[in-house]
Amino acid sequence: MTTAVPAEDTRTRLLGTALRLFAEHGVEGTSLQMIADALGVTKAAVYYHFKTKAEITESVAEPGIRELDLLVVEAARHRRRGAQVDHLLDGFVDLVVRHRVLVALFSSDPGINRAIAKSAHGMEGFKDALIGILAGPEPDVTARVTAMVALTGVAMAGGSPDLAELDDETLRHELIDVGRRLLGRPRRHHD
Amino acid sequence: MTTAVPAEDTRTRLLGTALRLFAEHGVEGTSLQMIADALGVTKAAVYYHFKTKAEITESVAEPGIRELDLLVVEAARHRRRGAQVDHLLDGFVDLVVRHRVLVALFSSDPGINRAIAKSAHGMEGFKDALIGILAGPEPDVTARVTAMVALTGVAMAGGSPDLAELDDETLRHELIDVGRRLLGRPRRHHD
DNA sequence: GTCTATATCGTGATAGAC
DNA sequence: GTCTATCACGATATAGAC
Repeated sequence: MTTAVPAEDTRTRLLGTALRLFAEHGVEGTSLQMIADALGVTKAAVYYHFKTKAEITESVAEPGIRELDLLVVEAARHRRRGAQVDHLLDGFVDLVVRHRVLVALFSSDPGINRAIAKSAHGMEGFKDALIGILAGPEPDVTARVTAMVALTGVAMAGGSPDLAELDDETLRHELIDVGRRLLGRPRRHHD
Repeated sequence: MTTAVPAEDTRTRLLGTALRLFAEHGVEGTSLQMIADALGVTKAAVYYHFKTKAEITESVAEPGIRELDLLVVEAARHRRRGAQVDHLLDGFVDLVVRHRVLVALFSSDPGINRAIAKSAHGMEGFKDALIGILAGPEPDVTARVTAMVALTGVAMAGGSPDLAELDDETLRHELIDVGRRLLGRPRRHHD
């Protein structure tokens, strides 16, 4: 019953090379032809696995989206709001740092923003949920603006080539620090 | 000597309609054909005024880039660093708020980022100059990260549709406020 | 100096053979 | 699953009318 290598093998390879090419030439700078060539197949073969190019970019980004999704759920489970914010910020920064390349890539891709807006699975905007946790219930304008600045700032700075030289630990530490300052969370003593 | 209507008239009209269409369908969602049709001319006519589509998007964004450029120069003229930061932050927020639509549009356009990176006229990256002023001379990592988060956060939040409901004055006030908090500038008393 | 007509070529996408 | 057409459309280019 060794049903052999899963049929998804090609699909997975495809996503791998796609990511590599995206990182190298940008999303819009990567054609289906390039992906096909890199895989040694034809464009049409690529189309067998993905109906559209957007579907490829979304699939490449999906692991990150999933993590983010899960993070929001987890964070929301805390009873105290402070713990919610802490959990969310820590997790978000960690996610951004680990997926730096992805973040940089897709922050400048029109398609991905659409995907994030409508969220991964179909449930409406978990981006609102993110902001909701950071800004608190019934937030005033200041809280909302602060939450947005914190979230977008951390993401953009984390993905920026200007900070690419920093190792993960340093970047993570700095981003959490600036995030906590912004959101009014107490300073942490770091070793 | 009424040398008549400048030849740039069409060029200007073109940039106007281009901006309108960009705002409506996004940059990549707007073809040269659409622009040509909206103007009542042919694609080739458009191509006469601009050698490439990228040139159009850059020209549309240029006024903003110029302002930003000027702002950096002005800010750098202050002797005290505090005054430099204040000037830059005020000006930057004002610019973002006034050009909200542009900011939203081009923050997700790969082409514009390239344009900003290499700067308008040819002098290399004034983005570095921006960060340089905010982070100060010989900045440590924390200062650099903070400056980046502040700059990108303000820009993204300012251009975000999520805050589009806010009127200019409110948004400006809130962004300056959060910016000052981040950059460690003293609170201002607002009326 | 401003535009039209027209052609080229790459790209995303589809239909159908193997 | 993969390939061979084949499509429409986009950006880009050139030749030439006015």
